[in-house]
Amino acid sequence: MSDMATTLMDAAERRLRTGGFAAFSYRDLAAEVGIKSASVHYHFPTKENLVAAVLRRYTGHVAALIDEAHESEPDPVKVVAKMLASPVHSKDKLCPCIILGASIRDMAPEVQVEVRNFYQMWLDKMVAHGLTLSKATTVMATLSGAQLMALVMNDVKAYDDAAEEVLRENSGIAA
Amino acid sequence: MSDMATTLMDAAERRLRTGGFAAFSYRDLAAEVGIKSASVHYHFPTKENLVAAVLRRYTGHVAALIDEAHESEPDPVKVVAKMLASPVHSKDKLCPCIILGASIRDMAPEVQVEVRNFYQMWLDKMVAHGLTLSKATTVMATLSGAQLMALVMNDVKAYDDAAEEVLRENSGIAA
DNA sequence: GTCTATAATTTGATAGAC
DNA sequence: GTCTATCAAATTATAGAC
Repeated sequence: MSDMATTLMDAAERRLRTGGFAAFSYRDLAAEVGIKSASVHYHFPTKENLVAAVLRRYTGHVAALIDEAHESEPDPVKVVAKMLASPVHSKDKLCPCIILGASIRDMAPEVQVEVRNFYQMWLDKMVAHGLTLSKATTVMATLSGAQLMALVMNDVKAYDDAAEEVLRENSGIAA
Repeated sequence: MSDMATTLMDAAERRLRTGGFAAFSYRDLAAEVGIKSASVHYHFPTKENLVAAVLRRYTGHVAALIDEAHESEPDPVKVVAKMLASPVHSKDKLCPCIILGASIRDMAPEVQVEVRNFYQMWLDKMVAHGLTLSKATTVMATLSGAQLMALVMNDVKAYDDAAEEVLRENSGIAA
């Protein structure tokens, strides 16, 4: 992976997490990193290709953070609540898989797969740490929705309230 | 409101609830209802204008359904869980305010207002029926996220699990 | 790897006839 | 109200020089 490819993915990820797939163009990215749009195609042939690569990297990154968090915190519910909090509290950094997930039926198959993989990865992690699939699904749903509400209502408290409730109801239930 | 305006809003709503704002054009709509795209502009000058009108109507419609449901069911948690279930179980009919909410920062201010109004309307209803604002927010977040997860994972069970949990934890808590 | 140049298409929107 | 015709702009993407 070249430096420029990484730089482009960084720029694309930031824009994806702000406004979604339709919120940026190759020209936007090119201008931001100081090259021309034709050159972006050299690194990523299509926009779907670029976005899929960004999501794949993102999922891997989050997976690593989860593993790292579990070194000092065994409870999967606490880990997920804390990890999903950081994008909420740092403005303009929503989870890209929530933004793209909402309009997943308008995405290319290549992108759909990556969005689903993100959620599946997280569910797998929670199940591996003792939650039932049903409980893991509910926890993910609650915190994803809380992130969405916090964004729409422009109020971080919406997330914190939901996270607090999830923690109160589900902490320490892992087998 | 003319018949054609209503027909256009129906078509736009269906497409909005499937793929979001970027998933349809004036030409798409025109073709579907049997007129030309220039004629759509007669009814709705801009696309933002059309989408805002659709959301306004949708919010009013949902508000009426909530009031109707409360005639036989006093518990606001049960009402919201049941109402949000129907779009999930009938494919291709997600709540438009969830889809647009995810990329709200890429929407025109005219549209942003309507998305926020939808959530605010629902929060107000729940508070009016005895929930604290904090609890109402958490319930909405959970069920919105569950709708999102069910869509992404293509599994209605994701919603049902979360709804069941919300009902178990929060039924009958209204003052 | 990056450039210039451009193709091919789509889009939202307007003007003006009927 | 709907049409034809068209505009202006943006977009993804490609070809080929350097």
